[in-house]
Amino acid sequence: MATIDPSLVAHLPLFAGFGTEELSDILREARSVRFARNSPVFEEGQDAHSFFVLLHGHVRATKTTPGGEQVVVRYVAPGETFGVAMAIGLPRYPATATAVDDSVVLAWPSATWPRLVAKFPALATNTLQTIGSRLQETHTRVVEMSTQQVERRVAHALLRLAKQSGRKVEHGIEIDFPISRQDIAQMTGTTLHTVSRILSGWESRGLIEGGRQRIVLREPHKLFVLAEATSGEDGPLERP
Amino acid sequence: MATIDPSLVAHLPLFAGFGTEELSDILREARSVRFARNSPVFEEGQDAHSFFVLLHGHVRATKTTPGGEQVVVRYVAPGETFGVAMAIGLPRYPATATAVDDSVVLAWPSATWPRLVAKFPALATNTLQTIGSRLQETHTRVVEMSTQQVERRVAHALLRLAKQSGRKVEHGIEIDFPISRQDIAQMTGTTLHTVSRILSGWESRGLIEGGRQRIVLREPHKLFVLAEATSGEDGPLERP
DNA sequence: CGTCGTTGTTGCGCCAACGCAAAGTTCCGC
DNA sequence: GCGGAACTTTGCGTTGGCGCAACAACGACG
Repeated sequence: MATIDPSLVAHLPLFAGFGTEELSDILREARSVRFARNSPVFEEGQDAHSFFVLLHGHVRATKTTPGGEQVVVRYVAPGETFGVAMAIGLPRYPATATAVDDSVVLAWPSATWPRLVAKFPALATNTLQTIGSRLQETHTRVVEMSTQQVERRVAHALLRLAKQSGRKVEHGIEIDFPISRQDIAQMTGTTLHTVSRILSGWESRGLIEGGRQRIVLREPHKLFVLAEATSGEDGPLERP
Repeated sequence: MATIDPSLVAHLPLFAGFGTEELSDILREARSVRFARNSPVFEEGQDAHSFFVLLHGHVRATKTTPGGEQVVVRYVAPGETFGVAMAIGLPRYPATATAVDDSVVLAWPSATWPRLVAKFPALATNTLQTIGSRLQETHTRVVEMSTQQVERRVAHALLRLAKQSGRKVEHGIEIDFPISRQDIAQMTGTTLHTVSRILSGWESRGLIEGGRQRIVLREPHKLFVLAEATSGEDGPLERP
């Protein structure tokens, strides 16, 4: 088991304020593991054996309802932590994590967490900040789902994905991992049919460019306007 | 300014694992403040001068959209912390907190947080657990809003309120603070009209008993069945 | 290079829930 | 105890988006 180079992770929020010495200490407990595209990292309900930092690739977290419907909780980008159930006192993972692309993660056995926190209290405060911002984001999502209609929610979702995991390409910004209409539906609380209709509409207006599991934002600014449009206001343009 | 008796708060999750000695130390920094019904404790966007523990009463946290619509983020019950923006690294309150009933809170200046955490690291881990469960609850809410229709969401909301803040009365369980149809609409992402229709229906079926800002659950079990009912019995969409 | 599974598109009918409107009820201050 | 404000109920017309269904396009794999 090769030791991980501290410089790889020194800049991550989780390790803010740590020196190389301490980092090595922490990294000594971790293993790096590779997951192939579409393979599960862990499953909802499993006991939370490890917690993770994503080094490379992308991971999707989903929850499944008793009825079997899936909802995408979030997409994990490189540098982010996930699977921290143990840290927040859950014995089991509350969601399923799947690599949506070939991915590399650092994994710590959950059992090491208490010891690490005892030795490095900053880990707790750093994690607190991370979980805190996730709570904010989730609240924002609740507010959106409560007050906005589907088209605006989808616009927001795309813009967020682009911001988090966008890659500049010739004609705009491409979301740099495979993502289906179904995925977007599960992020925004709608159906793949409705998403497909909306994206088709945007494509014909030149706002985006689609493809199989692929989306390029050609006019992010126009999308943004669409996302922020206050419906109560009298808009200068009516839909043709 | 009277000192607060440690025994009042020793059992709270925030102070789990603390001794009387340490508690006194922490409580020395707090003031207790009373808020009259319908008065604001703090407003969204204000800077986060304090963090709070609710001792008595009930507090509602809401977010307001640019368009002016309000969404209820949560109801705070006695013993819970709120306004912990500072702890999660936010300079400003992300939501408005309003006393929905005459309430008494303990308030610590936010500036004391870093010092308290440095001295008592358990505060950070306790808060991490609290914020973690709130994140879980919010995710559950997202899943519900994504997959269930309004009636079931309202049923879930009432059951949750009853569990958190229900008071046993002669004919069932009464939600023990004033709550309007509008509030419930803002919790479930619907309109007060729809909530009113649903509650009227339930009332005529004997499931609940309503009144101005007042709800009694007469048949919690039937409500529960309603909330959990799997309507679309067939195989849902699965990811292969 | 043909076949098959997966993903995306689109037309159509329908209904849950919204929005508006108006009236009824309860509470509070003066 | 009168008047008005806040809350609730209910009817009615409209509609956004769902569900079904059929098809088309793409990619993988033998």
